[in-house]
Amino acid sequence: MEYKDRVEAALGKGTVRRRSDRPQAIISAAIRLVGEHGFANTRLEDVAEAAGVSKAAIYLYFESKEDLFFALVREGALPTVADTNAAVARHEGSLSDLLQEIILGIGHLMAHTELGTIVKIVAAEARNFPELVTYHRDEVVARAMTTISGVIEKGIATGEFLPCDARAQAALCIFPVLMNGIWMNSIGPDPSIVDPDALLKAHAETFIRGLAA
Amino acid sequence: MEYKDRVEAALGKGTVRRRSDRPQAIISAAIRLVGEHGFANTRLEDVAEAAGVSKAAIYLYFESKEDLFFALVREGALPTVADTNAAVARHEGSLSDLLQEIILGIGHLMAHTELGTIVKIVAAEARNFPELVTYHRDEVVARAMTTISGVIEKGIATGEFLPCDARAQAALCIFPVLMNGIWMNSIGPDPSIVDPDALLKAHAETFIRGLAA
DNA sequence: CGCAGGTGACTGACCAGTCAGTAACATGTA
DNA sequence: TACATGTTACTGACTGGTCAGTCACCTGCG
Repeated sequence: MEYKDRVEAALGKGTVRRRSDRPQAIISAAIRLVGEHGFANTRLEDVAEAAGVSKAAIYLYFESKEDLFFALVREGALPTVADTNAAVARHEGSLSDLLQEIILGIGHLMAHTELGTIVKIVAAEARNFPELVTYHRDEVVARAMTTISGVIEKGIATGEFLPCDARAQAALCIFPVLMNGIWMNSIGPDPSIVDPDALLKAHAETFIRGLAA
Repeated sequence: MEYKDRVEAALGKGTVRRRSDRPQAIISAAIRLVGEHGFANTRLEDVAEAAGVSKAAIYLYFESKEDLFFALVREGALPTVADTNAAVARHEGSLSDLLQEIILGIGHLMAHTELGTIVKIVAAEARNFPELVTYHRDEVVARAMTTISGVIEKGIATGEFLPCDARAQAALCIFPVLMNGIWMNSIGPDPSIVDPDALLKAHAETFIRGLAA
């Protein structure tokens, strides 16, 4: 298939020049393919085809395969952290409700959007890219942990929750959510084993009951 | 370094020919390296060197790189499932104690032995090897889920636990344990974020309290 | 000697990254 | 309006390095 035909197939009839949306199209294709096959096993030629460009075009926007990889990991998780912080800041009502909202909200993103793919990618490739670990530990994990353990500590202070190690509980709050996302992106949906949404609901209930005073 | 020297470095002074323990040495080396770098990024030459043999020797015991891969995944998880079933069968005492024993026992293996590496490998490579998913779903996950949900159902029957969806709770029981193992094998130990053993202890407590009648 | 249990050197396929070339559009010039 | 000249966005063909898998030969033990 010729270039123009490919572009039309990917974007519909029209102009051929569309610089601005290219990087995002490439990143989206890369998230999907790297999520499926891993970094080493993903061919830049396939990313290019999925994004409707040639392999060489990727090098117009990214310095190298690794550069593209860092870009997709960076862009993939930050919005969620920011959104969660915002939701916590504007929340009114009981802290149990807030925790439930966090679990179900992030849980849904993990199970059904690119976010779960990102988490799986980070886990799978961490050892190959140490900078990735540093970045994620500081920019994503530490922030998320601070936000959630803050909610739990506040609940302990108000007497809504039993006294406990808030940091450990924050980890226990998100670990099943993360695992659910990894599961969906690896083993795939299989309700006969675990139904992801039912599991999230059960987790929210059990976890909050375990915490409640 | 010559062959004999390499072998001595890997195994200490002594005999050079030891057919019987070769496959296990190769598998152990492969688990470590594949766990660190992923399947595609692990060179058979490096596996060979770590096992103290030449690359060609691997082909005396395994048909292909993929064959070795399946062998390591198969050998890696089955003993744990069998051990857990045995522990459940011979257990006397409260079901809460049994659940705690399961969480801490499997949790320790996940965080500190090859088992965690295997789980990480399966999650990372699942999409590349569909047979792997089928195998693990049927031979490992389904059995483990049956065992644990059996314990929970028994607890509901005796009145020790509240009525609930036993299968979902079984998943919630092991998900944090699995995630802890993946974490240790990806991000690595970092007590400032999560101390793996403290987390397991907290999980056992909270989870059982959430379940208790 | 015979042969099980190796080895080291080799090969073919694969793929990241490069580069000379081109189609589509913009701008100036008369 | 008509056409030259420049620019942007992109391509197809190529190259060099890497690695799974093969093969002809080696070596110590019974």
